[in-house]
Amino acid sequence: MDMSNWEQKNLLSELVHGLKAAKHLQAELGTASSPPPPWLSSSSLCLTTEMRETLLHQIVSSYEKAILMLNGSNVVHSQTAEMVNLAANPVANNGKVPESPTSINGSPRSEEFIDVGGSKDYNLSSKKRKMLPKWTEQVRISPERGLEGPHEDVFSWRKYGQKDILGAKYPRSYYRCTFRNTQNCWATKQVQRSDDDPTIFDLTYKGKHTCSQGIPPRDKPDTTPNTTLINYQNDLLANLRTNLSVRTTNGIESDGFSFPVTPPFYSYESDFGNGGGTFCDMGNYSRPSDFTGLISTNTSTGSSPIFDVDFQFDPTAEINTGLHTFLHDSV
DNA sequence: CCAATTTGACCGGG
DNA sequence: CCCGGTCAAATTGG
Repeated sequence: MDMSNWEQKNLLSELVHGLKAAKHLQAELGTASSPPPPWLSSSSLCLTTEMRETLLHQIVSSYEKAILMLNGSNVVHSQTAEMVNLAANPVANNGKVPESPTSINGSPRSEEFIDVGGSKDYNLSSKKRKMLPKWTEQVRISPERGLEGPHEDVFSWRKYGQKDILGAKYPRSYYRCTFRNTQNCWATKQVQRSDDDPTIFDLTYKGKHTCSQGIPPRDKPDTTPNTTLINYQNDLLANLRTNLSVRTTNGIESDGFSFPVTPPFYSYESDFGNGGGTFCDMGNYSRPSDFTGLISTNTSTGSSPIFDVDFQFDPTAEINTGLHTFLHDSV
């Protein structure tokens, strides 16, 4: 059977979807004060910040799904049906969940609870909770992996409830971010096994993670440098310098890029580079990788161009472990 | 001992 | 009052 081929197709389309959204956003960011590229209809310019956030979410979600697929689960269907903050934005939406994933809707602002360092702001009122962004995915579990649940997830969740739902065969379970108390992170997730196809699970996410998900809190204004971390970074840098080559098919248009976008760590000030290429750091998906590369020298010899890349860690970045795969889309 | 899960109670919206 | 969502005490498990 051609199951793997089918999975690959899904994976590819997911990545393409994410890339398209990324490029859309890239174009938008790049054309803030310059003429629009010809391949963009003028109607898609001048996005609102909500639209940008939606695009960002699509990007992140696509990569998450793609990685889920690589982990053995099958994402059957998903849509970013963002519920909108109706109270604060009553005109933007007539109160219905958009049925088409292509329709872009505003997304709520939920910035006020990201206060990590200081006061513990518990008690998010139920009204405010309702205004958190919400989206769903459907995931099919693969038989050989853990037979219960698609609970392969980037984040760590803590189950806090389970309920029998009215017309449903299977109970619904409720999860919240493990770091709700410690880091004031209000992301939640519901898991509902499908009635008709027990291998399909409906996942409903509510709220974005504001936690650093397992990353030890950054050393405060501590003057003693974290030598372990620095050594590790140097090792990784050396490793990258010796082992990484960037190949392009049509020559490189940009002379620099950065790829701090390792889902689910949103980096709103990320810069996708200015050329035709987009570099995506897949990382090992457990730590944010926040470093940039500068193409300095072209040591290419003929058919397969190879560029020297100088990497530099963002000093505010966390360490990253594992291997990296860099995809270059050169269209 | 500590942290995660279980499970009935509780609560608020419709 | 019903239903879905959350809380929290008890239990489990490492």
